[in-house]
Amino acid sequence: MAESMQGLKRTHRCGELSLAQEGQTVTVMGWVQKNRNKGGLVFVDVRDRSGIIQVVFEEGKADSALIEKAARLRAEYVVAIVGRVERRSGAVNANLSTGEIEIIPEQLRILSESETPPFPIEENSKTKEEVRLKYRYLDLRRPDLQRNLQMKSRVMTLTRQFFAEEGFLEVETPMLGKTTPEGARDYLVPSRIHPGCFYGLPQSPQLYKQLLMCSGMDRYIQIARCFRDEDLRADRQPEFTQIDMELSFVDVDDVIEVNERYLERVFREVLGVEVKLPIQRMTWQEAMDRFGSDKPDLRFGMELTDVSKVVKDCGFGVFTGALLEGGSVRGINVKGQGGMPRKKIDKLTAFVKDYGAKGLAYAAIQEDGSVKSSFAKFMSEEEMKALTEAMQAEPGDLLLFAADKNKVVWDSLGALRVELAKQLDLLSKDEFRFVWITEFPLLEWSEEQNRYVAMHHPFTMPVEEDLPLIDTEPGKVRAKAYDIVLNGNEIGGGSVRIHQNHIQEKMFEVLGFTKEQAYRQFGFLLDAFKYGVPPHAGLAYGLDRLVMLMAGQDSIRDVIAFPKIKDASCLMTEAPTPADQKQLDELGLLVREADRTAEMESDI
RNA sequence: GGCCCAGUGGCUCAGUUGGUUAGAGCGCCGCCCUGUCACGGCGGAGGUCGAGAGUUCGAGUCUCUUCUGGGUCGCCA
Repeated sequence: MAESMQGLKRTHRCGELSLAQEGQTVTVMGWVQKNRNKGGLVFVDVRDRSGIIQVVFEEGKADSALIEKAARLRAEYVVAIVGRVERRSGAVNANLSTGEIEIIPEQLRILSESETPPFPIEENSKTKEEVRLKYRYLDLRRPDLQRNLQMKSRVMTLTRQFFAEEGFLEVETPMLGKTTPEGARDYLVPSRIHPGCFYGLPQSPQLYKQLLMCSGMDRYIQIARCFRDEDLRADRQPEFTQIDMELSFVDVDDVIEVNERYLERVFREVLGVEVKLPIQRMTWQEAMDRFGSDKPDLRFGMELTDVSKVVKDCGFGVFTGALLEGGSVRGINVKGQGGMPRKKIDKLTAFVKDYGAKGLAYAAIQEDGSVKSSFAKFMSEEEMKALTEAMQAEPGDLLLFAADKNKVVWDSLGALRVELAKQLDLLSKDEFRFVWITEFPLLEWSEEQNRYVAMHHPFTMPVEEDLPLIDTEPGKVRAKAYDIVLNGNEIGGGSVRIHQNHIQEKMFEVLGFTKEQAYRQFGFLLDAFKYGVPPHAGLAYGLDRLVMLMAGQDSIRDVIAFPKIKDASCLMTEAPTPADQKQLDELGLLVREADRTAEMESDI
């Protein structure tokens, strides 16, 4: 039966106790981790978010009623213990921070009993995520998730502190905003007062923060919840948190400079990791050419080599064909993997097919210098020699080639490079390699929409010297956009924004917007820009992704208290659920007849 | 929308070419145990093998459908 805590006040968290409290009477409250009953001697481990303390109920030192009560304790009971901290009379437990001490209790209260939990509350749980997420409140008791959320809290606190010291204002922006069809799919919120009208939940506070610059806020920061109704991934949730900022009267270098100091401080104070400044910078073009990715993982090499020139006249039709169609032939050298079995290479071939590649050509350099290759028969010995030399191949190496349009070659080899690094165990979670990727293309051709779309967003400033190209070769115009990449993950991105009307109008023109369309969607911003707009630029981090990497986790769900699963539903609350007819009626919404029938059946 | 992986007591798993009554560890319940800390000892309960259909004398095992969860491509300005 549950007892009251009246008259008791917690003096310490379990893990805060040490020999410093020896002899003191303390009160701790927490969950029973483990009850080890030796018969007349009962050890109870009590856990809270700080750690575990051992309480010893011993005949002679505690009365028999107290020992009997202790013997009744089961896992996850909530207890209050009043007792004296003593140096352990038994062996020290080196695995516990409180391993040198124990509590000799005077009082035990059972504040709450517990059913046997559906899975053990322990670190490194092997329990399926499906079960853990259904009982997320129990899952969150586990030390690893406790540490992750504590780390996230620490990062958020430091973020606010740092940017406040740098003169940033924290300003909130609306969750109920205007829906913007450009970009990610919005979550819509129906309006009761305006039937048939909808708010859009923010994908990011982008337009508001630019307006705040127009308002003279000068430097803005917000830890902002954002929503995107797109499919989920291990590192993508439909609602997530951005560290969002915008600065006036700045250019690229100013944004980068303050953010480098920010990252340095967070990594030093949270992880004790020194980030070497300045952080390396790389243009988008260089990143693609060397790593086949705009978020290269620099913890290992295996860079791409463009061998188009070497193979342009060779006899292998796959190579020359790709070149004739304006593509390229590139390869990676997998050092020391020349002995990779054919089956494994076939798996890699299947792997790159997901990225649009039609195949993977390989050449394994044998120890005697001869070459075992899928395409040797199409090439002369001289051609093969030139190719292996271009790849700087040595005996024992495995060369893998892709030939296709540039995008396909980059995507497949870029992904293959990372996949091989995983397989060969080249990636350490304790190493943190940052890189700024700069000078992204301004525009990207969309096959689907048959027009250019903004790679970043339509307010991104082009590089001035590229402006003359915007009519003739829009694909070649670079943007003043930058991403901050950590170990192959985009943890943040931003740009300098357009603040001159004529450039903004040009941009809309290239994107195929009429003036009317542009005004309908973004009129409030364009209007604001008529009244004196400072040059401004900004950046936003994905907080969850950043903390995920800092905590060495593979899934963003491990740093979010109540995450959604793959289909964007919540296993614990079962959201989303159908709304009552009454709510729908008030909103003037119709529900599909099939759904209504299904709902009625489930009510019965 | 496509592709891949997994689903067997509360948890994690094993289960051979289809063949008697589906096993183990942990947990749980009971008894014992005074220095344990992955406590120990003895005993016990607990499973329509995710669901449905099919093939077969016989299905946890083979086939099809479907559900659930994970990864990924598309998508994510």
